[in-house]
Amino acid sequence: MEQLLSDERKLEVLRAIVEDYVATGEPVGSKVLVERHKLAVSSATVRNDMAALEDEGYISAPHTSAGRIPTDKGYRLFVDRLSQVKPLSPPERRAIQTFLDGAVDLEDVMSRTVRLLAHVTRQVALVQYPILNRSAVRHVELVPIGSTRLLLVLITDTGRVEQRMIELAVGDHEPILAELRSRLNTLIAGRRLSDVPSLVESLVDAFPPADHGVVDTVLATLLETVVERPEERVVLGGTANLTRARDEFPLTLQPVLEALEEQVVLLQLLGEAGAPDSINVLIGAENTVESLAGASVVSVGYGRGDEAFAQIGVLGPTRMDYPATMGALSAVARYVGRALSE
Amino acid sequence: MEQLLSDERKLEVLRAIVEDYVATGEPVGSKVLVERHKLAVSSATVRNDMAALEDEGYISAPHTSAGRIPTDKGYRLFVDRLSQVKPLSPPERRAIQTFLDGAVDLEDVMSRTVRLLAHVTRQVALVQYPILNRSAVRHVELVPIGSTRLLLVLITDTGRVEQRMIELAVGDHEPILAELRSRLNTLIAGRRLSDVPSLVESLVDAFPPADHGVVDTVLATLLETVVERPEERVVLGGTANLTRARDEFPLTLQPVLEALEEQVVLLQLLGEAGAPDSINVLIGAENTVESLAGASVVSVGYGRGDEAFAQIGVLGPTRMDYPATMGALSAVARYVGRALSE
DNA sequence: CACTGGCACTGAGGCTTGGAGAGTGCCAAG
DNA sequence: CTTGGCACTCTCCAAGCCTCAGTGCCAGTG
Repeated sequence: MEQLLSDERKLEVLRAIVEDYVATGEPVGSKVLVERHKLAVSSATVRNDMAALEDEGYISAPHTSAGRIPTDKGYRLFVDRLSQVKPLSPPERRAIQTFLDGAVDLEDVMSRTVRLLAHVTRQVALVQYPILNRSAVRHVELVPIGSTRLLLVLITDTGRVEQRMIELAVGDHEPILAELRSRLNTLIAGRRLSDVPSLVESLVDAFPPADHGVVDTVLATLLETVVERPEERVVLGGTANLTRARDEFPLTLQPVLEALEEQVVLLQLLGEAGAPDSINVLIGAENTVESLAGASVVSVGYGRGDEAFAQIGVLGPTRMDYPATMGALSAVARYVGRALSE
Repeated sequence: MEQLLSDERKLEVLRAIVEDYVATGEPVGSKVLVERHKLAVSSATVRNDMAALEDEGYISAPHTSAGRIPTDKGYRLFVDRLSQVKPLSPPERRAIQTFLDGAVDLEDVMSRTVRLLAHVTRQVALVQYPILNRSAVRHVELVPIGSTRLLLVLITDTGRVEQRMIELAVGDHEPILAELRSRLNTLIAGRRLSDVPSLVESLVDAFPPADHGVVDTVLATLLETVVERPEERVVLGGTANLTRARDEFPLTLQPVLEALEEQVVLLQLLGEAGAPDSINVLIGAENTVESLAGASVVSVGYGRGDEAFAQIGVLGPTRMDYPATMGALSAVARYVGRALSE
């Protein structure tokens, strides 16, 4: 296992290095460290500590005779043990609140959130739509389109509206549909989507055998495309913020932009939705996306009460103000959760 | 007015300069021009022509002893008079076709199109959802949510599904809703959204005065948020392609990325939807977005027959292969239009 | 009169060189 | 264990120099 740093002062030095480096972007040397953080020791002592920290892998020097910069491991220790989440100021909170209150529907909430996050964190923002499997059904609607087509519309309690086109083999099923619609709604309205499969299992038996074809097709579509393979969506914003920290991303932000265009990657970065308010931090190479090794992702769940709807997060250079980002993120998450619970 | 270039050869030189510069990215000099384009004259003669072209504003030299590069005006002349749209190869067409055929709904078509466009043009792709005002109503649905809320769902013939939440002052309106739904549908199904206002004008009179409140609210929402101020959407993709041509965008692509995050800007860039197949090119400063003065936008309408649903386009550096881009774009537009007409 | 070869001129970009400055590692002393 | 001191090592400019592509101009030619 990892040997813990025995010396209290060395931790203090590490914290100072991280804070200074995040603030200035310059490798930080022993001298300025002593001055800026009024450490009660001389620079030579700090140098010794720094040498030790380097041996243990928490910091590294870009080259001889430059200051030190934190390694991923150094940031990790900083985030885990040396920092406190920095809360937003009341005016900031109020701004968030009023901005989100203006939203008219889910899509609007999501797009406002992503702009908001990008703005307050000055980083790339990721916002995931409420996960279908965790939402409850509010209403199912079957809309006939032409004679052999049907639009299945599913509305969840989090405001998501999903639609699928269904092709039917036979036409003229108006009456069955009305019956199916009403039965389906009494059966699953208010229930979680993940419970739907077992709930509708025996529904087909309530219909005369002649109608089983239609009923089966509809149910199959419902289960397959909405419950089993639901399409989870992540919206992205603030990519312009990547350019601000160009030096961070080794020369090319092309791979970064490419990675961010893949929904799969975004979902992977946000991770499994955990409990609201439990903040998740992936530092540098800790995320599994190769081209994003120089980036960190901070994410947190949002939802109602203890129940997480999904995740929001931001992506930025490893050299990031973690305490501030974490504070902003969890504040936004709280308001989004509230906005969607109404 | 602009004096036309009298000399045929000068036009030939301009075309050669544009083609070479687009291909290599280097300012092109008189010598390589003669070699690569087997002009039947000497480099000195070409130099004279180039001097004339420079006087007339079609080309310019970055500095004294460099070759020439086309100006916006030069590109304009090239696009208008010196180039021919370069059609895609049959395999490419087939690839597009099969890729789009796999789409399951409108959203899928749009997102596939944007990826496709970004890929074949190797540029930033813009794809606009079918404009509501030009679409026809397929179905309107009113879904009660709780006792005083209502979800209005509108489905168009182009596959768009729009929803709005409606708050009602009073509860218990199930019967009115059924009546309203059915009347609304017989009235406007199959009609263009732009005709809806006049069609529903007197609908309220068909209801007893006691119900006017509810009916008015619903109709007002329908008109206001879907017909009068419809939310036009543009999806964006391939921003990673911006980095490939970093030198093109004067130092910072930050303002470019910022501009591209604004829906309003995107709509402005795509312009008014014209007839399908009439290609629109904005070169450099011709587009009205200041921070995109170094970029060109090529756009074209897609639709069914003569009727344009909306626009698709690409954005790239002014130094762009216009003939190829135009070819790819109009091919994609044709297939998208077809895919949505089914 | 349009074209051509020749030539002097110009500015960008690459290369080298030479400090200046920052920061370290190590050591001997407190 | 801490500290001041000092030699050492690198990076980062800035200046100077050279090369070279490409021009503009001019006088000559069919």
